[in-house]
Amino acid sequence: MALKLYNTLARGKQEFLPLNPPYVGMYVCGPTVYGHSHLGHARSYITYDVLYRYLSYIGYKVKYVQNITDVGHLAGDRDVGEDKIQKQARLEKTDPVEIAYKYETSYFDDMDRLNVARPSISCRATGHIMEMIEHIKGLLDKQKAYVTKEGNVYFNVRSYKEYGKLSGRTLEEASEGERIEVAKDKINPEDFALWKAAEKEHLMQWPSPWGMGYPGWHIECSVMSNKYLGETLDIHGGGLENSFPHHECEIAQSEALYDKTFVRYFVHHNMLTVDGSKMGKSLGNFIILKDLFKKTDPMVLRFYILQGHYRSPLDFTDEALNASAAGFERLKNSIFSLRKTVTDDFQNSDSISEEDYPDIKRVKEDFLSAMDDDINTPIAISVLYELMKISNVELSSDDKDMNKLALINRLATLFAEEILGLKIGSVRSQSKEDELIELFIEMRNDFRKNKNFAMSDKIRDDLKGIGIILKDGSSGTTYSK
RNA sequence: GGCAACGUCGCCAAGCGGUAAGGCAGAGGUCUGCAAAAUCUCUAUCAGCGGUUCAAUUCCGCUCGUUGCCUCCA
Repeated sequence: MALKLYNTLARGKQEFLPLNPPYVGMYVCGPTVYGHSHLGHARSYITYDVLYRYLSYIGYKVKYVQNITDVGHLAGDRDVGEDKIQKQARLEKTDPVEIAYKYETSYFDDMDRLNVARPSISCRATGHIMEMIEHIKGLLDKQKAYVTKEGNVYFNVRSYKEYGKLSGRTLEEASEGERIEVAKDKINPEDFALWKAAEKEHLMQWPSPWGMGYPGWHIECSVMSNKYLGETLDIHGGGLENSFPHHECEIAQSEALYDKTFVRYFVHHNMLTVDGSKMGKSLGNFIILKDLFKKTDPMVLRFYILQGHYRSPLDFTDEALNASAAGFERLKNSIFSLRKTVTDDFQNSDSISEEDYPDIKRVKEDFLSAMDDDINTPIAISVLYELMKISNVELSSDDKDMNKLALINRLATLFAEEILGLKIGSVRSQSKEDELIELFIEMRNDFRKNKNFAMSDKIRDDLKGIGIILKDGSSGTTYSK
């Protein structure tokens, strides 16, 4: 059994073999920090978080690098539009650097709530201007780029014969789509900017051998991934919409300089739509995570996202989210009941083996082979439900096998929390409130024993009134808040 | 206009050559003082039309529909 990933470069699934096992270098396109994170960010970073967790689980030492784009880029190479960060700074009447820092903090705050592990290295574009300049100089030395009299530096796409190998586009196709006027100083329309000369009023600009300016919009990923992971990355992840031109240009400018394979496995996740159409500020269906979290548990969102495969388009609707919330609630309750029964004595008994329980063994194999198959989380989750079904049956048995339950508990924790990153919570962290509820349950059960159902129902109804649901099982009363 | 992807039960969503996982919702049974929970059982031939094949949801073609990329975007 081995992990297979869909490699965009190969247009198919391939067994994952890192260059220098057990080390894995993984680079994922990070956010441009000019606004609060939205649903699309959640899908993206949850996807790579699970990949990261799974790679770690199967024994790899993963160095996970993610950039923070804090240089506001123009709309492409074409001198139109405005620097996004600068624009936001103008709107908020503050400094671009302050904007970048504010939204970077906001981003990590949202990711923390989604239980997305921090990358090993988070690097900012503005901290690597020197390296970018060096990279560009290298490309100029190799005649892969040229400087124009306006002070712009462009990559000469025709000098790199493999351009298009990721997206499958030819140069002709790439330029046919041009709908916006091409910058006048390019030799060929498909050439892209490595360095742009800055107007005086442009707030973020740096000195360079070609005058004051700022980096082009692809260069940071090539430069920072090289700095922290070397010339060849095992995995590069990002959104499908970035495969062309962003990733295509990254490959070109990296391979042209180093003459080495830039990326072994290019992983792209699909887009998220809202109510059937692309999420966009102008479309009025733009969902900011901070707003969503006011009414939705971040773990429900995480669960919802993982119920779809990362390479399929995912449509976000309230109805579907609610269905996931109900399903996740049931899963959590099952795990709670399990944890309540499995005592501390059994918690850490590693001697119990799934070899003794064929049904559990099969579930474990199914879960791992789902993950091995291009991180198929929807199937992994369905296997988790199977595991909880086995657990529930065992829990309601008169003659519980505590070893089996402990084993199930261990696997449930491994699958749900460690690999899928779904925080379930602990029954052990009892608050005063929980102790009080337990007290009421004891009182009520005394009433029930004495057939005083008027009182026992009153307790149950009153607790329900404040949102606490009691459930009488064969092994005692449980509750959910 | 060019290039892709997708269309599977009421809803969400896997599978992608050998006659359809799972979740939500729904129906019925068991358990229970009742309720809830849990559990058991039940509910689809895969947009349409052709073709390839012993065999197609799974491959090919066409049609219809939806979405995305080609311009910053996760």
